[in-house]
Amino acid sequence: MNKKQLIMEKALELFAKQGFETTSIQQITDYCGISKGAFYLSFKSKDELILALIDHFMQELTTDIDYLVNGRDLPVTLYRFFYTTFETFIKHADFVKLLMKEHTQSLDDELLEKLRYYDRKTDQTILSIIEKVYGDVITTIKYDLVYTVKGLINSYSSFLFFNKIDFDVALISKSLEEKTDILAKHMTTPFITDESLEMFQEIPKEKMQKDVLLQQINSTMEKIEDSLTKDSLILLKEQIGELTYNSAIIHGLIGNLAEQPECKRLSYLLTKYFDFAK
Amino acid sequence: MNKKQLIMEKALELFAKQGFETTSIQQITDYCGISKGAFYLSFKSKDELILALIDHFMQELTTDIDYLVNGRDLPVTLYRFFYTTFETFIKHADFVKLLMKEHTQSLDDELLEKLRYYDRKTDQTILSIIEKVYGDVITTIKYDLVYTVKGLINSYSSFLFFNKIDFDVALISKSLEEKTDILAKHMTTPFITDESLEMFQEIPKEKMQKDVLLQQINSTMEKIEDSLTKDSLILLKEQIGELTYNSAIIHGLIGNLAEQPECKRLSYLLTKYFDFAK
DNA sequence: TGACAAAATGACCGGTTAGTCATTAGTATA
DNA sequence: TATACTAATGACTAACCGGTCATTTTGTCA
Repeated sequence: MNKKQLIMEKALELFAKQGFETTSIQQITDYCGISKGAFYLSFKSKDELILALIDHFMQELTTDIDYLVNGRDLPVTLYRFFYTTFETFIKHADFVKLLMKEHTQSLDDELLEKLRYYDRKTDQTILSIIEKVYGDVITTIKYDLVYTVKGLINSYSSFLFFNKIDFDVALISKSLEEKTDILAKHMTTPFITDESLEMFQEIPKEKMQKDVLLQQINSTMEKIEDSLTKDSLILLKEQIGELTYNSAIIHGLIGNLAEQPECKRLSYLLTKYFDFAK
Repeated sequence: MNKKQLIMEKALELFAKQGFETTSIQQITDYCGISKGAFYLSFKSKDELILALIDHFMQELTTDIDYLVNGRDLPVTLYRFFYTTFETFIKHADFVKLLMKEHTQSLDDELLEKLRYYDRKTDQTILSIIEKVYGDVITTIKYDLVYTVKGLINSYSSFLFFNKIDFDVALISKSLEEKTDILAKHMTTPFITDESLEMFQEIPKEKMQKDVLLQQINSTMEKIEDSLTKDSLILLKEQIGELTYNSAIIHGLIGNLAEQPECKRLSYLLTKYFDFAK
């Protein structure tokens, strides 16, 4: 396994248990079975590891939701939003634990900035879903709905994680969808009005991290039989490493994928990725 | 000013900014303008300071709400609950910031235990309010209401604190009351069922801290004109230091207070305090 | 004023940390 | 096998941590 990946995975485990501050580099390297020096061949500092962890897993966390909202696949529903959210929470339980624990800013301003960035990105995603689901009818209460949804996710997540309950994702999604729906239909007294709008301004998009994308490709590749699709994937994978083809070819290759239902999501991600590259 | 209080106040400021781990004793003592040695005359260790801070401010935070629920003064409403909550949040802004930041974690199990204890206490308080407001009609959905209320408070608090907004406590209370009310009336698909009930079991009551009580007495004393009430207060204050009268006298003195509307809350607290003492 | 005690100080200690770097082990090539 | 190069090591450093305690400052009496 890639050493950088090994360190990130093992470090995340320890961080989730003990937090950033109380976990030493020595502990991490011992846990990885490597030397202290080897750590510094992969990361310039402890801070860089933490930043990398947050970026990597935040992308993992938002990738599915992002596709749900922006990929023109199925109609967006709150149920699907909650379902996907809790599903990815389970998949990346350690990271979610760490986030719930270290709501912090202790280390430095850069980390704080990063967390704020992703927080605002989440706000926007939820807002976008609510607008798509309810249309213009709820303009006066939409910001309140955003913060209610955030509150529900937060509260129920910590409930579930603290009590280590094996839970039914479908049930909780249905339950939270109902709550949001009821509020959307009956709320008349919002608290957050338009003057708070600045918080929901567009924020600069970040480039998708290569490693996240490559991982997505690899996992999709396993499910694929069709040789044309497979070849397209292999070629695209090479192009991620070094872009040599012109964008028409790339576009065509991505088009090949779109024919396979299993690859719809991936074709969306690839389009997004190569849009930045050119 | 009392040195212990000075340290607690200044340390809280630093903790709110930087978190527990990253704030050193040296920093605290520098900020207080005292020597490192002087710190250890007031506290046995850094851990003891943190524990003391949490106990002190958690009592400050829960005192008003506790009176609202258990003192038979006015009927309990969700509006009053939210109002009191946000009011005390403003009053102890630094501590709330610290709590939002240092959600759990690290130092030792004792601290974790303490935070869990207060969290469960909060659960119970909210549950109790919801039961009083809605009666038996909402038995199947009451736990979901508790976690929704917690989620709302959490989400809106961090919204307000992060954006440093000067906000209208009455408006946010009205808004959140409406949300809770709507959900109580329409929710049909709860997620948290009776099997989670163990979490809401009775937890042992803790003794009210003397310093919190004394502070309450002092602040009330300033508002009082009536000499009989004032004398009763002074005598009761002495008795908090050292209990020499028998409980009949104490009971009588507290009775004197109950006649003054400004002292109703205090008489409740004193009753609670001396009930433990005997 | 002087004698005594209480309060306050900060140099110091043992321990741990993030980060460095001279040295060694491993591997590919010829 | 000899050479050249990279990957990996762990002893080491400088800084900082919580906590101690011999010493000094301050306050309070007769």
